[in-house]
Amino acid sequence: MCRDHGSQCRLGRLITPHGEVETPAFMPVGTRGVIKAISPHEVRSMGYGIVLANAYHLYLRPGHDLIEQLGGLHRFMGWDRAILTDSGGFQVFSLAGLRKVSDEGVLFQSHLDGSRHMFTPELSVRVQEALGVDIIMCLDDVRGFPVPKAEAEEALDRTFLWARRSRDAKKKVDPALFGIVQGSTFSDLRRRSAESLTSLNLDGYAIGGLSVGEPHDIMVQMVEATTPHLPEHAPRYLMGVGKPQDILHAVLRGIDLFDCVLPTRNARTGTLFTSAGAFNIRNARFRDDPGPVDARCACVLCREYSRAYLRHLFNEKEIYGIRLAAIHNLTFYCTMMADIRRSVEESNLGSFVKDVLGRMEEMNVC
RNA sequence: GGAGGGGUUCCCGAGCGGCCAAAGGGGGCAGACUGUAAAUCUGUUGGCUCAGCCUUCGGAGGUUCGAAUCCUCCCCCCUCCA
Repeated sequence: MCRDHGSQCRLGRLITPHGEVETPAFMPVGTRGVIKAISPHEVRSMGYGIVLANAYHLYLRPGHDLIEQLGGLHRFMGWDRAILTDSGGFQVFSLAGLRKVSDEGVLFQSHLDGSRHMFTPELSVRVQEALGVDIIMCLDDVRGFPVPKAEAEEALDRTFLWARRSRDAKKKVDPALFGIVQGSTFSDLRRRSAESLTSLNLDGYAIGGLSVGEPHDIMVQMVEATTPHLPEHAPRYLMGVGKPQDILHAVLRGIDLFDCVLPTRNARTGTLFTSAGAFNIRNARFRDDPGPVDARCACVLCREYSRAYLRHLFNEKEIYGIRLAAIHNLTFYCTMMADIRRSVEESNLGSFVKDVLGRMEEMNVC
């Protein structure tokens, strides 16, 4: 554990059956067993040691039994490093129109064919064990923003009960099991959730139910309200976060793990993350720009192609543009995490963050 | 040479006397995206001193209170016949 003065940031090492991961770390999102448009080899080359996949989506298609039969998710998707799967809890939020939540579990109506599926904490654990992943997430009850306190409380209590059931349902020894703190935007609920969850003595703790529409400052406040109540020696994972700025602020407050669709999804819609802030490569001002997307970046896009060329690929809807943008954004995130770790080690994360945020705002392209 | 059909805002294409600065696509321009129902979605797209005015539906005239829409002549394009 390495602490920087004036912050709670820390360094760590996540040890999994499929390798070790230095933290703070970012996990690319591969919901359906693929980081969209990118090969596992490319993801590995960038420096990533862990990715995220989704239990609910893989359960629906192609089915966890099939994947198990074919040797597990690692072999199936050709990725030999660590995998963390989300439980399906996020789909309680993202597919809110297609589910009913009860204490028993979540009754989903499939967005693919309309069929009904009762997703219980036990089923979610079973699916994730069948997939053979390294880190299993407990099923949780995720609400949007804003939400009445009573509803937030109900979701929190249910999430706790589900975490206990998940722990009891877990059969395999190897994979780690992470619980999820809920409580929406209420500090007292966050604390209560963290304290009760901790009593279950799980392998790691996640903060969920954030970045669902609340203001950035509130998200940061909720992280602050939670981390002091989590055990020092267990990994802390801020789910679904976030923008580079969000991650920097969260690291300062003691978060070890992140995942987010932004680098890959925004790559597909033309937004590039750079050391000078984010911008959309489709903008006309890049029409004749001969420079690299980010002069500080060492990825193939920044080494070999101009902004004008990438813009051309996007305008023509050429698939290679999406691939290059995704490779770049993921490289940017991975590099940023490595820079963060080095700064913590050198005990100057505070000034590093200030520096990075200043550079991004100064260029005024965020 | 004869008979038909057609020329609409950047492009294609609806409109066929007032509710038309003109549907719908495309393209352009911009925005959103946070544990992925997303290579998606949204807005905007003649000008201005912008609740109003000006210019615009091949060109020039005309009819009408009023024309992209009706009439006359001209120019251009397409199909068929010779």
